[in-house]
Amino acid sequence: MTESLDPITEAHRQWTAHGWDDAAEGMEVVTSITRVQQIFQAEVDAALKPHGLTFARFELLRLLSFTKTGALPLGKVGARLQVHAASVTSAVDRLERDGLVERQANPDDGRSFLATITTLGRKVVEEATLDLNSQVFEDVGLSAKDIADLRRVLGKLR
Amino acid sequence: MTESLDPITEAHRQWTAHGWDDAAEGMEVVTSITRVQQIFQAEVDAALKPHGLTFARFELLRLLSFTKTGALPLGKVGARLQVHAASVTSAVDRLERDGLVERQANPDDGRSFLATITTLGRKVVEEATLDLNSQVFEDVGLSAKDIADLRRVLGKLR
DNA sequence: TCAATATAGTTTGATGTCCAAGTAAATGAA
DNA sequence: TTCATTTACTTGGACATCAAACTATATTGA
Repeated sequence: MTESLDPITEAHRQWTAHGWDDAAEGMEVVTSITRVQQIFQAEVDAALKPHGLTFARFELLRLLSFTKTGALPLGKVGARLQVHAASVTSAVDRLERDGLVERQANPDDGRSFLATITTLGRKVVEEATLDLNSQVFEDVGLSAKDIADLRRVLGKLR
Repeated sequence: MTESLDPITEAHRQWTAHGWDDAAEGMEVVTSITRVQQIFQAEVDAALKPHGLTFARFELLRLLSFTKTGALPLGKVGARLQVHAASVTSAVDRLERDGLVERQANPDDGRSFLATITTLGRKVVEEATLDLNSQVFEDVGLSAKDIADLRRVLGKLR
């Protein structure tokens, strides 16, 4: 018995047992968030898979679909989604391959490209959003108070 | 002016504007956790980089160093760290290449290998832990109450 | 005992992330 | 105007994750 009930509780115990008391709570915070993120990631990916999307590509499509013209310079996309330019290049490559997005020259800047969502892209992202909402977002298993607390605390971290 | 103050707040606004009210909070929870995880991941990676480790490899070494014998079957490692067998294979390959871990036949099961931490591996993980503690874990920027709330809420999610 | 099934790891392929280096175009100072 | 610098994006390399197929070894049931 007592065989590591919960890996994270166990890690906390180890940290204090080694005298790293000042870091034990921070370690637990970081590890817990990492685990929860992994769980959500898996759920989200499962909901998006039938639509041929990953969360990275979904976020990009979702972002474009919310803009007035359905287009944004790749640099803006990276800034909004907080990912590196190389990741945007990669995501747009695949979305373009699947016909969900097109690259267009940016009339305002010769170095830049606009990622433009296609009609098919709009259709796919709408359908994917419905599934994502019903399968993941509509019930994350938290009370209103939990969500309020989480919003407050996570807000301090970003 | 009104130009997306915070991407997550903005996303929440978009969700309700599209009538997905029931999913807006869940979406915000998932997105917030993803962002915070990205931030921590970057800090953790930065602290570990001078030691030639990634978080995945650090966790594996840390796990082995906490065991009695410094060894665990690869399958156990995957179960503890909640990662796929292929990820364990990959991590152990690199750790072995760097001399931090060794694969040994499992005397109890001919199909299995034990990952055993080396003397160098122990040295590296101890040093890395000190840096990780001082640079990331010792100050995550949350009050005791914040941490308590976070622990409570995240506990419900995993 | 033997065939069917399950388990432990590895391999391969697709995706994604970051970093560093490279290319092309825009900007800015002299 | 001109040349150095900055910016926007792409490329290639290293790493990590998941899924599916494959090998070898255990286990089980008839």
